[in-house]
Amino acid sequence: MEAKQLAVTGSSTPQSPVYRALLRAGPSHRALQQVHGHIVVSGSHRSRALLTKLITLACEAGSIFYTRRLFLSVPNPDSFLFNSLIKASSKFGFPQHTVFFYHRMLGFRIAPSSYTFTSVIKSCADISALRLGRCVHSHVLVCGYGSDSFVQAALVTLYSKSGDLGAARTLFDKMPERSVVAWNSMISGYEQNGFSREAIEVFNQMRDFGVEPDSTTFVGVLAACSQLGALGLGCSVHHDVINNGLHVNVALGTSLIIMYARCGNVSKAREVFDSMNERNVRAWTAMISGYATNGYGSQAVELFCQMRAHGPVPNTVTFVAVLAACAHAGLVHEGREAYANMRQEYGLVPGVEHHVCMVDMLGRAGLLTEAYQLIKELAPEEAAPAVWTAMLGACKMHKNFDLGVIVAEHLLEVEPENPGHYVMLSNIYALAGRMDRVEMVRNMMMGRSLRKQVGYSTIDVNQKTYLFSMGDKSHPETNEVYRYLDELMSQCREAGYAPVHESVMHEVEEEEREYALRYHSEKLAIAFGLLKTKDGMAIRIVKNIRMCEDCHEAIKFMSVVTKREIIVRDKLRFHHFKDGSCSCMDYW
DNA sequence: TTAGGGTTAG
Repeated sequence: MEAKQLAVTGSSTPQSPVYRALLRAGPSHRALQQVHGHIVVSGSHRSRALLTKLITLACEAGSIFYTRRLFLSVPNPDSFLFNSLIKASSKFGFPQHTVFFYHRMLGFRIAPSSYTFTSVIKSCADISALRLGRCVHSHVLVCGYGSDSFVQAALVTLYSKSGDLGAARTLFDKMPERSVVAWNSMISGYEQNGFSREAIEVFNQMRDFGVEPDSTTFVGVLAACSQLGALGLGCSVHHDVINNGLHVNVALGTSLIIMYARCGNVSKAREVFDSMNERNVRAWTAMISGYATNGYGSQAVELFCQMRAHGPVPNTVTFVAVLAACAHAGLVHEGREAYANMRQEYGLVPGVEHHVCMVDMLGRAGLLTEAYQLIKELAPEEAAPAVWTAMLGACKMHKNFDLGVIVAEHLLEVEPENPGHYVMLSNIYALAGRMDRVEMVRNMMMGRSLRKQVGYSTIDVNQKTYLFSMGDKSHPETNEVYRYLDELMSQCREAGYAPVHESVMHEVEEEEREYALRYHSEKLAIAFGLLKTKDGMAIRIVKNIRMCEDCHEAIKFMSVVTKREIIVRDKLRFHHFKDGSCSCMDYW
Protein backbone atom coordinates (compact mmCIF):
# COMPACT_ATOMS: atom_id res chain seq x y z
CA MET A 1 0.00 0.00 0.00
CA GLU A 2 2.74 2.38 1.05
CA ALA A 3 4.94 1.47 -1.94
CA LYS A 4 2.11 2.20 -4.30
CA GLN A 5 1.53 5.56 -2.72
CA LEU A 6 5.20 6.44 -2.91
CA ALA A 7 5.43 5.43 -6.53
CA VAL A 8 2.44 7.53 -7.40
CA THR A 9 3.48 10.69 -5.67
CA GLY A 10 7.20 10.51 -6.40
CA SER A 11 7.69 13.79 -4.61
CA SER A 12 10.83 14.44 -2.56
CA THR A 13 10.10 17.43 -0.39
CA PRO A 14 10.60 16.95 3.35
CA GLN A 15 6.86 16.74 3.79
CA SER A 16 6.46 14.10 1.10
CA PRO A 17 5.38 10.55 1.99
CA VAL A 18 8.67 9.07 0.88
CA TYR A 19 10.66 11.46 3.06
CA ARG A 20 8.40 10.63 5.99
CA ALA A 21 8.86 6.92 5.29
CA LEU A 22 12.59 7.50 5.53
CA LEU A 23 12.24 9.22 8.89
CA ARG A 24 10.00 6.42 10.11
CA ALA A 25 12.56 3.82 9.06
CA GLY A 26 15.19 5.52 11.25
CA PRO A 27 18.69 4.11 11.67
CA SER A 28 17.80 0.52 10.79
CA HIS A 29 19.62 -1.20 7.96
CA ARG A 30 16.71 -3.40 6.79
CA ALA A 31 14.09 -0.68 6.97
CA LEU A 32 16.36 1.70 5.08
CA GLN A 33 16.95 -0.83 2.33
CA GLN A 34 13.18 -1.16 1.90
CA VAL A 35 12.66 2.59 1.65
CA HIS A 36 15.61 2.77 -0.72
CA GLY A 37 13.73 0.36 -2.97
CA HIS A 38 10.67 2.62 -2.84
CA ILE A 39 12.82 5.62 -3.70
CA VAL A 40 14.20 3.90 -6.79
CA VAL A 41 10.78 2.61 -7.88
CA SER A 42 9.17 6.01 -7.39
CA GLY A 43 11.86 7.66 -9.44
CA SER A 44 12.77 10.07 -6.67
CA HIS A 45 16.39 8.82 -6.43
CA ARG A 46 17.57 11.99 -8.10
CA SER A 47 16.51 14.02 -5.08
CA ARG A 48 19.63 15.01 -3.18
CA ALA A 49 17.72 15.80 -0.01
CA LEU A 50 16.34 12.27 0.09
CA LEU A 51 19.62 10.60 -0.75
CA THR A 52 21.52 12.64 1.80
CA LYS A 53 19.05 11.71 4.51
CA LEU A 54 19.19 8.05 3.47
CA ILE A 55 22.99 8.04 3.50
CA THR A 56 23.35 9.64 6.93
CA LEU A 57 20.74 7.29 8.40
CA ALA A 58 22.63 4.32 6.94
CA CYS A 59 25.74 5.59 8.66
CA GLU A 60 23.90 6.00 11.95
CA ALA A 61 22.65 2.43 11.57
CA GLY A 62 26.31 1.35 11.53
CA SER A 63 26.17 0.10 7.93
CA ILE A 64 29.27 1.91 6.80
CA PHE A 65 29.83 -0.10 3.62
CA TYR A 66 26.22 0.39 2.52
CA THR A 67 26.77 4.09 3.27
CA ARG A 68 29.83 4.14 1.06
CA ARG A 69 28.06 2.30 -1.77
CA LEU A 70 25.20 4.80 -1.63
CA PHE A 71 27.64 7.69 -1.57
CA LEU A 72 29.54 6.38 -4.60
CA SER A 73 26.27 6.13 -6.53
CA VAL A 74 25.71 9.88 -6.28
CA PRO A 75 27.10 11.43 -9.49
CA ASN A 76 28.07 14.91 -8.31
CA PRO A 77 28.16 15.00 -4.53
CA ASP A 78 27.73 18.51 -3.16
CA SER A 79 29.10 20.16 -0.05
CA PHE A 80 25.93 19.41 1.89
CA LEU A 81 26.30 15.68 1.28
CA PHE A 82 30.00 15.71 2.20
CA ASN A 83 29.42 17.65 5.39
CA SER A 84 26.54 15.39 6.41
CA LEU A 85 28.60 12.27 5.75
CA ILE A 86 31.67 13.59 7.50
CA LYS A 87 29.63 14.56 10.52
CA ALA A 88 27.77 11.24 10.66
CA SER A 89 30.82 9.02 10.17
CA SER A 90 32.70 10.95 12.83
CA LYS A 91 29.83 10.94 15.30
CA PHE A 92 28.88 7.28 14.85
CA GLY A 93 32.38 5.88 15.19
CA PHE A 94 33.93 5.48 11.74
CA PRO A 95 36.96 7.78 11.96
CA GLN A 96 38.88 6.19 9.09
CA HIS A 97 35.88 6.69 6.82
CA THR A 98 35.61 10.33 7.90
CA VAL A 99 39.13 10.81 6.61
CA PHE A 100 38.22 9.02 3.36
CA PHE A 101 35.20 11.32 2.78
CA TYR A 102 37.30 14.36 3.64
CA HIS A 103 39.87 13.40 1.01
CA ARG A 104 37.10 12.83 -1.55
CA MET A 105 35.67 16.23 -0.69
CA LEU A 106 39.00 17.88 -1.39
CA GLY A 107 39.29 15.83 -4.58
CA PHE A 108 36.02 17.33 -5.76
CA ARG A 109 37.42 20.77 -4.94
CA ILE A 110 34.68 21.50 -2.47
CA ALA A 111 35.74 23.93 0.26
CA PRO A 112 35.49 22.58 3.80
CA SER A 113 33.74 24.69 6.46
CA SER A 114 34.48 25.07 10.15
CA TYR A 115 31.87 22.34 10.70
CA THR A 116 33.77 20.01 8.37
CA PHE A 117 36.95 20.61 10.33
CA THR A 118 35.49 19.95 13.79
CA SER A 119 34.31 16.51 12.68
CA VAL A 120 37.49 15.64 10.78
CA ILE A 121 39.68 16.71 13.70
CA LYS A 122 37.57 14.72 16.16
CA SER A 123 38.09 11.64 13.97
CA CYS A 124 41.85 12.20 13.86
CA ALA A 125 41.75 12.48 17.66
CA ASP A 126 39.78 9.23 17.93
CA ILE A 127 42.51 7.32 16.11
CA SER A 128 45.39 9.41 17.56
CA ALA A 129 46.45 10.30 14.00
CA LEU A 130 48.89 13.02 14.93
CA ARG A 131 50.60 13.44 11.56
CA LEU A 132 47.36 13.58 9.65
CA GLY A 133 45.92 15.86 12.32
CA ARG A 134 48.82 18.26 11.86
CA CYS A 135 48.10 18.39 8.10
CA VAL A 136 44.45 19.12 8.82
CA HIS A 137 45.55 21.83 11.26
CA SER A 138 47.59 23.49 8.48
CA HIS A 139 44.62 23.26 6.20
CA VAL A 140 42.47 24.91 8.89
CA LEU A 141 44.88 27.85 8.94
CA VAL A 142 44.98 28.09 5.13
CA CYS A 143 41.18 28.12 4.98
CA GLY A 144 40.99 30.85 7.60
CA TYR A 145 39.34 28.91 10.43
CA GLY A 146 42.27 29.16 12.83
CA SER A 147 40.37 31.36 15.24
CA ASP A 148 37.10 29.41 15.27
CA SER A 149 36.58 28.44 18.90
CA PHE A 150 34.99 25.06 18.07
CA VAL A 151 37.85 24.14 15.76
CA GLN A 152 40.37 25.23 18.38
CA ALA A 153 38.72 23.12 21.07
CA ALA A 154 38.75 20.13 18.72
CA LEU A 155 42.47 20.71 18.05
CA VAL A 156 43.22 20.79 21.79
CA THR A 157 41.56 17.37 22.06
CA LEU A 158 43.45 16.11 19.02
CA TYR A 159 46.85 17.02 20.45
CA SER A 160 46.13 15.77 23.94
CA LYS A 161 44.65 12.47 22.73
CA SER A 162 47.70 11.97 20.52
CA GLY A 163 49.99 12.55 23.49
CA ASP A 164 51.35 15.93 22.36
CA LEU A 165 50.34 17.83 25.49
CA GLY A 166 52.79 20.64 24.78
CA ALA A 167 51.00 21.48 21.52
CA ALA A 168 47.61 21.14 23.21
CA ARG A 169 48.59 23.52 25.99
CA THR A 170 50.17 26.09 23.66
CA LEU A 171 47.00 26.19 21.60
CA PHE A 172 44.80 26.28 24.68
CA ASP A 173 46.74 29.18 26.19
CA LYS A 174 46.43 31.15 22.96
CA MET A 175 42.66 30.75 22.75
CA PRO A 176 41.02 34.16 23.15
CA GLU A 177 37.82 32.62 24.47
CA ARG A 178 37.73 29.29 26.20
CA SER A 179 34.39 27.54 26.41
CA VAL A 180 33.69 25.05 29.17
CA VAL A 181 34.27 22.30 26.57
CA ALA A 182 37.76 23.67 25.84
CA TRP A 183 38.56 23.63 29.57
CA ASN A 184 37.17 20.11 29.86
CA SER A 185 39.33 19.01 26.94
CA MET A 186 42.47 20.31 28.59
CA ILE A 187 41.60 18.79 31.99
CA SER A 188 40.78 15.36 30.53
CA GLY A 189 43.80 15.58 28.25
CA TYR A 190 46.15 15.94 31.21
CA GLU A 191 44.35 13.28 33.20
CA GLN A 192 44.30 10.72 30.38
CA ASN A 193 48.03 11.17 29.86
CA GLY A 194 48.70 10.56 33.54
CA PHE A 195 49.29 14.20 34.50
CA SER A 196 46.72 14.38 37.26
CA ARG A 197 48.29 17.24 39.15
CA GLU A 198 48.28 19.38 36.01
CA ALA A 199 44.64 18.45 35.39
CA ILE A 200 43.71 19.72 38.85
CA GLU A 201 45.80 22.85 38.31
CA VAL A 202 43.85 23.63 35.12
CA PHE A 203 40.59 23.01 37.01
CA ASN A 204 41.65 25.59 39.62
CA GLN A 205 42.56 28.06 36.87
CA MET A 206 39.18 27.51 35.31
CA ARG A 207 37.52 28.52 38.55
CA ASP A 208 39.81 31.54 38.87
CA PHE A 209 38.60 32.59 35.41
CA GLY A 210 35.04 32.33 36.66
CA VAL A 211 34.06 29.59 34.21
CA GLU A 212 31.26 27.42 35.59
CA PRO A 213 32.25 23.73 35.58
CA ASP A 214 29.75 21.18 34.29
CA SER A 215 29.36 17.46 34.91
CA THR A 216 32.00 16.59 32.29
CA THR A 217 34.51 18.83 34.09
CA PHE A 218 33.91 16.89 37.29
CA VAL A 219 34.28 13.55 35.53
CA GLY A 220 37.79 14.60 34.48
CA VAL A 221 38.75 16.06 37.84
CA LEU A 222 37.48 13.00 39.72
CA ALA A 223 39.49 10.75 37.42
CA ALA A 224 42.56 12.80 38.35
CA CYS A 225 41.77 12.37 42.07
CA SER A 226 41.39 8.61 41.50
CA GLN A 227 44.81 8.42 39.88
CA LEU A 228 46.40 10.28 42.76
CA GLY A 229 44.43 8.41 45.42
CA ALA A 230 43.64 11.87 46.80
CA LEU A 231 40.63 11.21 48.99
CA GLY A 232 40.54 14.66 50.62
CA LEU A 233 40.48 16.42 47.29
CA GLY A 234 38.01 13.90 45.86
CA CYS A 235 35.61 14.53 48.75
CA SER A 236 35.81 18.28 48.26
CA VAL A 237 35.11 17.82 44.54
CA HIS A 238 32.09 15.69 45.48
CA HIS A 239 30.89 18.57 47.69
CA ASP A 240 31.36 20.95 44.76
CA VAL A 241 29.17 18.70 42.62
CA ILE A 242 26.45 18.84 45.29
CA ASN A 243 26.85 22.57 45.92
CA ASN A 244 26.67 23.34 42.21
CA GLY A 245 23.35 21.54 42.15
CA LEU A 246 24.55 19.36 39.30
CA HIS A 247 22.56 16.34 38.29
CA VAL A 248 24.65 13.24 38.92
CA ASN A 249 24.30 11.47 35.59
CA VAL A 250 25.52 7.94 35.07
CA ALA A 251 29.01 8.99 33.92
CA LEU A 252 29.49 11.34 36.87
CA GLY A 253 28.11 8.78 39.33
CA THR A 254 30.49 6.16 37.94
CA SER A 255 33.40 8.58 38.29
CA LEU A 256 32.48 9.12 41.94
CA ILE A 257 32.33 5.35 42.54
CA ILE A 258 35.76 4.92 40.99
CA MET A 259 37.21 7.84 42.93
CA TYR A 260 36.01 6.53 46.31
CA ALA A 261 36.99 2.96 45.47
CA ARG A 262 40.46 3.91 44.24
CA CYS A 263 40.98 6.04 47.33
CA GLY A 264 40.16 3.03 49.50
CA ASN A 265 36.74 4.14 50.73
CA VAL A 266 34.53 1.34 49.43
CA SER A 267 31.53 2.03 51.64
CA LYS A 268 31.28 5.56 50.28
CA ALA A 269 31.55 4.18 46.75
CA ARG A 270 28.64 1.86 47.54
CA GLU A 271 26.63 4.78 48.92
CA VAL A 272 27.02 6.60 45.61
CA PHE A 273 26.15 3.44 43.68
CA ASP A 274 22.96 2.94 45.72
CA SER A 275 21.93 6.57 45.27
CA MET A 276 22.14 6.55 41.46
CA ASN A 277 18.83 6.49 39.64
CA GLU A 278 20.35 5.13 36.45
CA ARG A 279 22.90 2.34 36.56
CA ASN A 280 24.34 0.86 33.39
CA VAL A 281 26.86 -1.92 32.87
CA ARG A 282 29.76 0.48 33.46
CA ALA A 283 28.42 1.63 36.81
CA TRP A 284 27.89 -1.96 38.00
CA THR A 285 31.32 -3.00 36.73
CA ALA A 286 32.98 -0.05 38.48
CA MET A 287 31.40 -1.05 41.78
CA ILE A 288 32.33 -4.74 41.40
CA SER A 289 35.85 -3.74 40.45
CA GLY A 290 36.02 -1.42 43.47
CA TYR A 291 35.20 -4.33 45.76
CA ALA A 292 37.70 -6.53 43.92
CA THR A 293 40.73 -4.25 44.18
CA ASN A 294 40.00 -3.50 47.83
CA GLY A 295 39.94 -7.20 48.65
CA TYR A 296 36.20 -7.56 49.28
CA GLY A 297 35.88 -10.65 47.12
CA SER A 298 32.61 -12.01 48.47
CA GLN A 299 30.88 -8.60 48.22
CA ALA A 300 32.03 -8.38 44.60
CA VAL A 301 30.61 -11.81 43.84
CA GLU A 302 27.37 -10.98 45.67
CA LEU A 303 26.89 -7.79 43.68
CA PHE A 304 27.62 -9.71 40.50
CA CYS A 305 24.83 -12.17 41.41
CA GLN A 306 22.45 -9.24 41.89
CA MET A 307 23.54 -7.86 38.54
CA ARG A 308 22.76 -11.16 36.87
CA ALA A 309 19.37 -11.28 38.52
CA HIS A 310 18.14 -7.76 37.84
CA GLY A 311 20.88 -5.62 36.37
CA PRO A 312 22.22 -4.92 32.89
CA VAL A 313 23.88 -7.74 30.92
CA PRO A 314 27.52 -8.13 32.04
CA ASN A 315 30.25 -7.81 29.43
CA THR A 316 33.89 -8.88 29.20
CA VAL A 317 35.07 -6.03 31.44
CA THR A 318 32.60 -7.08 34.13
CA PHE A 319 34.06 -10.58 34.05
CA VAL A 320 37.60 -9.26 34.47
CA ALA A 321 36.43 -7.52 37.67
CA VAL A 322 34.63 -10.62 38.96
CA LEU A 323 37.53 -12.98 38.21
CA ALA A 324 40.01 -10.55 39.78
CA ALA A 325 37.83 -10.47 42.90
CA CYS A 326 37.82 -14.27 43.05
CA ALA A 327 41.59 -14.42 42.50
CA HIS A 328 42.36 -11.98 45.33
CA ALA A 329 39.94 -13.54 47.78
CA GLY A 330 40.73 -17.19 47.03
CA LEU A 331 37.18 -17.86 45.77
CA VAL A 332 38.23 -20.64 43.43
CA HIS A 333 34.81 -22.26 43.12
CA GLU A 334 33.05 -18.98 42.31
CA GLY A 335 35.78 -18.02 39.88
CA ARG A 336 35.55 -21.29 37.97
CA GLU A 337 31.79 -20.87 37.76
CA ALA A 338 32.03 -17.30 36.45
CA TYR A 339 34.65 -18.32 33.88
CA ALA A 340 32.37 -21.07 32.59
CA ASN A 341 29.28 -18.82 32.58
CA MET A 342 31.05 -16.24 30.54
CA ARG A 343 30.94 -18.44 27.47
CA GLN A 344 27.94 -20.63 28.18
CA GLU A 345 25.43 -18.03 29.32
CA TYR A 346 26.65 -14.84 27.74
CA GLY A 347 28.51 -16.04 24.67
CA LEU A 348 31.57 -13.97 25.62
CA VAL A 349 35.02 -15.14 24.58
CA PRO A 350 37.63 -14.97 27.37
CA GLY A 351 40.65 -12.85 26.46
CA VAL A 352 44.16 -12.42 27.85
CA GLU A 353 42.97 -10.54 30.95
CA HIS A 354 40.54 -13.31 31.89
CA HIS A 355 43.24 -15.94 31.49
CA VAL A 356 45.58 -13.88 33.65
CA CYS A 357 42.92 -13.80 36.39
CA MET A 358 42.32 -17.54 36.14
CA VAL A 359 46.02 -18.42 36.30
CA ASP A 360 46.44 -15.97 39.16
CA MET A 361 43.48 -17.43 41.02
CA LEU A 362 44.50 -21.08 40.59
CA GLY A 363 48.15 -20.25 41.21
CA ARG A 364 47.54 -18.34 44.42
CA ALA A 365 45.38 -21.19 45.67
CA GLY A 366 48.33 -23.51 45.16
CA LEU A 367 46.79 -25.31 42.18
CA LEU A 368 49.97 -24.82 40.16
CA THR A 369 49.54 -27.85 37.92
CA GLU A 370 46.05 -26.81 36.93
CA ALA A 371 47.16 -23.24 36.29
CA TYR A 372 50.03 -24.43 34.13
CA GLN A 373 47.71 -26.80 32.30
CA LEU A 374 45.40 -23.87 31.50
CA ILE A 375 48.29 -21.99 29.90
CA LYS A 376 49.35 -24.98 27.88
CA GLU A 377 45.83 -25.41 26.53
CA LEU A 378 45.76 -21.85 25.21
CA ALA A 379 46.44 -21.14 21.56
CA PRO A 380 49.98 -19.71 21.13
CA GLU A 381 48.66 -16.21 20.37
CA GLU A 382 46.55 -16.30 23.54
CA ALA A 383 49.41 -17.23 25.86
CA ALA A 384 50.54 -13.62 26.29
CA PRO A 385 53.49 -12.75 28.57
CA ALA A 386 51.02 -11.43 31.17
CA VAL A 387 49.58 -14.95 31.59
CA TRP A 388 53.06 -16.41 32.12
CA THR A 389 53.89 -13.60 34.55
CA ALA A 390 50.89 -14.55 36.69
CA MET A 391 52.17 -18.13 36.64
CA LEU A 392 55.63 -16.97 37.70
CA GLY A 393 54.15 -15.07 40.65
CA ALA A 394 52.38 -18.24 41.76
CA CYS A 395 55.59 -20.27 41.49
CA LYS A 396 57.40 -17.76 43.66
CA MET A 397 54.60 -17.62 46.19
CA HIS A 398 54.52 -21.41 46.58
CA LYS A 399 58.29 -21.73 46.23
CA ASN A 400 58.10 -24.07 43.27
CA PHE A 401 61.65 -23.70 42.06
CA ASP A 402 61.61 -26.08 39.08
CA LEU A 403 58.46 -24.78 37.45
CA GLY A 404 59.41 -21.19 38.27
CA VAL A 405 62.66 -21.49 36.36
CA ILE A 406 60.90 -22.95 33.31
CA VAL A 407 58.33 -20.14 33.33
CA ALA A 408 60.90 -17.38 33.91
CA GLU A 409 63.15 -18.67 31.14
CA HIS A 410 60.22 -18.64 28.74
CA LEU A 411 59.48 -15.04 29.74
CA LEU A 412 63.10 -13.96 29.28
CA GLU A 413 62.99 -15.45 25.82
CA VAL A 414 59.85 -13.60 24.72
CA GLU A 415 60.41 -10.36 26.64
CA PRO A 416 64.17 -9.95 27.10
CA GLU A 417 63.78 -6.22 27.74
CA ASN A 418 61.46 -6.51 30.74
CA PRO A 419 63.51 -6.01 33.93
CA GLY A 420 60.68 -7.43 36.08
CA HIS A 421 61.27 -10.94 34.74
CA TYR A 422 64.97 -10.89 35.72
CA VAL A 423 64.08 -9.70 39.20
CA MET A 424 61.55 -12.52 39.62
CA LEU A 425 63.94 -15.18 38.29
CA SER A 426 66.70 -13.96 40.55
CA ASN A 427 64.33 -13.98 43.53
CA ILE A 428 63.37 -17.56 42.75
CA TYR A 429 67.05 -18.57 42.56
CA ALA A 430 67.68 -16.77 45.83
CA LEU A 431 64.81 -18.66 47.45
CA ALA A 432 66.33 -21.92 46.29
CA GLY A 433 69.72 -20.85 47.68
CA ARG A 434 71.27 -20.83 44.21
CA MET A 435 73.41 -17.74 44.74
CA ASP A 436 75.58 -18.58 41.70
CA ARG A 437 72.47 -18.28 39.54
CA VAL A 438 71.44 -15.06 41.25
CA GLU A 439 74.77 -13.63 40.22
CA MET A 440 74.32 -14.89 36.67
CA VAL A 441 70.90 -13.27 36.28
CA ARG A 442 72.21 -10.04 37.73
CA ASN A 443 75.01 -10.03 35.17
CA MET A 444 72.57 -10.73 32.34
CA MET A 445 70.47 -7.81 33.44
CA MET A 446 73.44 -5.48 33.72
CA GLY A 447 74.72 -6.68 30.35
CA ARG A 448 71.49 -5.49 28.81
CA SER A 449 71.57 -2.21 30.76
CA LEU A 450 68.22 -2.95 32.35
CA ARG A 451 67.25 -1.46 35.68
CA LYS A 452 64.49 -2.29 38.08
CA GLN A 453 61.63 0.21 37.99
CA VAL A 454 62.13 2.89 40.62
CA GLY A 455 59.48 2.76 43.31
CA TYR A 456 57.89 5.76 44.93
CA SER A 457 55.03 6.42 47.31
CA THR A 458 52.82 9.42 47.78
CA ILE A 459 50.72 10.61 50.67
CA ASP A 460 48.22 13.45 50.89
CA VAL A 461 48.24 15.63 53.96
CA ASN A 462 45.85 18.58 54.05
CA GLN A 463 45.18 18.20 50.32
CA LYS A 464 48.86 18.48 49.50
CA THR A 465 50.70 15.55 47.97
CA TYR A 466 54.13 14.49 49.25
CA LEU A 467 56.31 12.08 47.29
CA PHE A 468 58.94 9.74 48.74
CA SER A 469 61.38 7.39 47.06
CA MET A 470 63.78 4.87 48.62
CA GLY A 471 66.50 6.51 50.66
CA ASP A 472 65.16 9.90 49.54
CA LYS A 473 66.51 12.79 51.61
CA SER A 474 65.23 15.73 49.61
CA HIS A 475 62.30 16.47 51.88
CA PRO A 476 62.82 19.48 54.22
CA GLU A 477 61.84 17.43 57.25
CA THR A 478 63.97 14.45 56.24
CA ASN A 479 65.86 14.08 59.49
CA GLU A 480 62.75 14.09 61.57
CA VAL A 481 61.10 11.49 59.31
CA TYR A 482 64.13 9.15 59.37
CA ARG A 483 64.53 9.51 63.10
CA TYR A 484 60.88 8.73 63.69
CA LEU A 485 60.98 5.78 61.29
CA ASP A 486 64.01 4.29 63.09
CA GLU A 487 62.21 4.63 66.36
CA LEU A 488 59.07 3.08 64.93
CA MET A 489 60.96 0.15 63.46
CA SER A 490 62.61 -0.64 66.76
CA GLN A 491 59.19 -0.63 68.41
CA CYS A 492 58.02 -3.02 65.72
CA ARG A 493 61.00 -5.29 66.35
CA GLU A 494 60.18 -5.36 70.04
CA ALA A 495 56.67 -6.39 69.06
CA GLY A 496 58.04 -9.32 67.07
CA TYR A 497 58.79 -7.99 63.58
CA ALA A 498 61.72 -9.58 61.77
CA PRO A 499 62.90 -8.23 58.38
CA VAL A 500 62.10 -10.43 55.37
CA HIS A 501 65.39 -10.37 53.50
CA GLU A 502 64.47 -12.32 50.40
CA SER A 503 62.61 -9.42 48.87
CA VAL A 504 65.64 -7.19 48.69
CA MET A 505 66.71 -6.76 45.10
CA HIS A 506 69.75 -8.85 44.26
CA GLU A 507 71.86 -5.96 42.99
CA VAL A 508 71.96 -4.43 46.46
CA GLU A 509 75.14 -5.27 48.31
CA GLU A 510 74.90 -7.24 51.53
CA GLU A 511 75.66 -4.38 53.92
CA GLU A 512 73.13 -2.16 52.21
CA ARG A 513 70.26 -4.59 52.49
CA GLU A 514 69.09 -3.68 55.93
CA TYR A 515 69.30 0.00 55.02
CA ALA A 516 67.39 -0.49 51.75
CA LEU A 517 64.65 -2.41 53.48
CA ARG A 518 64.27 0.06 56.26
CA TYR A 519 63.92 3.05 53.99
CA HIS A 520 61.58 1.78 51.30
CA SER A 521 59.41 4.62 50.03
CA GLU A 522 56.16 3.41 51.61
CA LYS A 523 57.77 3.25 55.04
CA LEU A 524 59.03 6.82 54.67
CA ALA A 525 55.62 8.03 53.51
CA ILE A 526 53.88 6.29 56.42
CA ALA A 527 56.34 7.76 58.94
CA PHE A 528 55.68 11.20 57.48
CA GLY A 529 51.92 10.65 57.62
CA LEU A 530 52.05 9.49 61.24
CA LEU A 531 54.03 12.58 62.18
CA LYS A 532 51.72 14.97 60.36
CA THR A 533 48.25 13.67 61.17
CA LYS A 534 46.20 13.41 64.33
CA ASP A 535 46.05 10.27 66.47
CA GLY A 536 43.53 7.77 65.21
CA MET A 537 43.38 9.09 61.65
CA ALA A 538 43.81 6.53 58.88
CA ILE A 539 46.98 6.82 56.79
CA ARG A 540 46.58 6.44 53.02
CA ILE A 541 49.52 5.72 50.72
CA VAL A 542 49.69 5.22 46.97
CA LYS A 543 52.63 3.25 45.58
CA ASN A 544 53.52 3.02 41.88
CA ILE A 545 54.82 -0.56 41.99
CA ARG A 546 53.95 -3.57 44.13
CA MET A 547 54.81 -3.53 47.77
CA CYS A 548 57.55 -5.92 48.87
CA GLU A 549 56.96 -8.68 51.38
CA ASP A 550 59.06 -7.01 54.03
CA CYS A 551 57.08 -3.77 53.90
CA HIS A 552 53.87 -5.77 54.02
CA GLU A 553 55.07 -7.47 57.18
CA ALA A 554 56.43 -4.29 58.74
CA ILE A 555 53.24 -2.30 58.14
CA LYS A 556 51.20 -4.94 59.94
CA PHE A 557 53.30 -4.28 63.02
CA MET A 558 53.13 -0.52 62.49
CA SER A 559 49.34 -0.71 62.60
CA VAL A 560 49.55 -2.37 66.03
CA VAL A 561 52.24 -0.18 67.54
CA THR A 562 50.61 3.08 66.41
CA LYS A 563 46.97 1.91 66.70
CA ARG A 564 46.29 3.35 63.26
CA GLU A 565 44.62 2.01 60.17
CA ILE A 566 47.08 2.14 57.26
CA ILE A 567 45.79 1.81 53.71
CA VAL A 568 48.25 1.19 50.89
CA ARG A 569 47.24 1.15 47.25
CA ASP A 570 49.96 -0.53 45.23
CA LYS A 571 50.12 -1.21 41.52
CA LEU A 572 47.78 -4.17 41.80
CA ARG A 573 45.38 -3.69 44.67
CA PHE A 574 44.65 -2.29 48.12
CA HIS A 575 45.99 -3.40 51.45
CA HIS A 576 44.01 -2.25 54.49
CA PHE A 577 46.21 -2.82 57.54
CA LYS A 578 44.52 -2.84 60.94
CA ASP A 579 45.41 -4.36 64.32
CA GLY A 580 48.28 -6.33 62.88
CA SER A 581 46.60 -7.91 59.90
CA CYS A 582 45.93 -6.99 56.29
CA SER A 583 42.69 -7.18 54.33
CA CYS A 584 44.47 -9.30 51.72
CA MET A 585 45.03 -11.95 54.41
CA ASP A 586 48.57 -12.25 53.07
CA TYR A 587 47.05 -13.55 49.89
CA TRP A 588 48.66 -11.28 47.30
C1' DT B 1 15.77 21.35 -0.78
C1' DT B 2 18.28 19.69 3.59
C1' DA B 3 21.77 21.09 9.85
C1' DG B 4 25.09 21.86 12.37
C1' DG B 5 30.14 21.31 16.09
C1' DG B 6 34.45 20.43 20.15
C1' DT B 7 34.59 17.56 26.23
C1' DT B 8 32.98 12.59 30.16
C1' DA B 9 32.66 7.09 33.31
C1' DG B 10 33.93 0.27 33.63
